[in-house]
Amino acid sequence: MGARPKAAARPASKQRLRLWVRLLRTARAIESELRERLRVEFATTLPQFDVLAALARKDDGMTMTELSRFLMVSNGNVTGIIDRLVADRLVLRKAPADDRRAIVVRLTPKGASQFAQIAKVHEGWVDKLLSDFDHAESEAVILHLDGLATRIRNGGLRA
Amino acid sequence: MGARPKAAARPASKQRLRLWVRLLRTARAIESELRERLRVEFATTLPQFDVLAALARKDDGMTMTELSRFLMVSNGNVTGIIDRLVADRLVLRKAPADDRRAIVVRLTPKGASQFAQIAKVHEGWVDKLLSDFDHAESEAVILHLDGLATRIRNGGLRA
DNA sequence: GGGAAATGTTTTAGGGTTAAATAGTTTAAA
DNA sequence: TTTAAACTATTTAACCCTAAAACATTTCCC
Repeated sequence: MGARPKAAARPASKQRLRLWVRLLRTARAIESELRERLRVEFATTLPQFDVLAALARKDDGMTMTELSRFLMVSNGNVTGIIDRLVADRLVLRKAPADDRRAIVVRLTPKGASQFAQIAKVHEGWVDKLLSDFDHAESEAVILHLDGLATRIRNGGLRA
Repeated sequence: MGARPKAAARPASKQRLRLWVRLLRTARAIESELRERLRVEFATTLPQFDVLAALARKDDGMTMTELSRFLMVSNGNVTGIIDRLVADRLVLRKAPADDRRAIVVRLTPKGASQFAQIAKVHEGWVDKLLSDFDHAESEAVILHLDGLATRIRNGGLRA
């Protein structure tokens, strides 16, 4: 009989759809802003920057498969990104001694210094873009999101 | 002298970078899960589904520019997506009488029924994927994120 | 009329996926 | 031990999505 329910006016499922739309739109807005700045100020791309960032933490380099897993993109995709970075002399491919199937990718000195330079500016951009969030608010959202990505990645298709 | 600061151990800027990484990884995990399911179960793509969703709310159709603005993708991009949808007979292009520059795109009956079918299942997927969030938690994150995308989109490059 | 703005397509370049092809490594059976 | 099968690593090919820039056409408005 009640014309429309008052509390929980929105069913949880609709509310989650709203949440997903917000999440996606926010992430896309930030991402596209960062892409634009990387392009204009450093003539580079977000995926290429992500690869440099991954490699910067591993002095011994990473194999293609390690990179692909860490960045959560397909192996075929990494090949193309590395091709372009190699052409720009920012990374190099090296065959490891112990496994002739694999290829190890490492930063060149040029790649390392270029990454350091961009990373500093990049952190500043993110800081400004998310300046709405103080420490506590960041923590709150992080807690809410934490684990969700992982849970989805290894369970997505089940249940 | 203090070996490491205790409260606010993480500066706000590092915390925001963490927040951004969480946001991006979560959105990507969900998105890739949805893409995969759309591909496997309906042989379609997320951008094409987004176009159908946009058109489903406008019986009179939308112009290419309206679509491009609403979906926040480039105009050149919309051309290709519509080309494929037209090839599948899900939408059709129609020249409006009053403006010979413009093209109006509308759902075909086939497109409308296919959208309705996918939309229902899609909502269920999102509901499951975000089942960690009850109504209150959804609301909390939505409030935190709300307006951020908009604020970034019209102000990103300033200040 | 004529310049400026708007609409849509094409082009160019990069990013992303899956599936198939190659090549090397490991396992285990014969 | 030899040999086949199974598994792992990478690349390639086909397809789609994405943005930016150049272009043609049309409309707007002075």
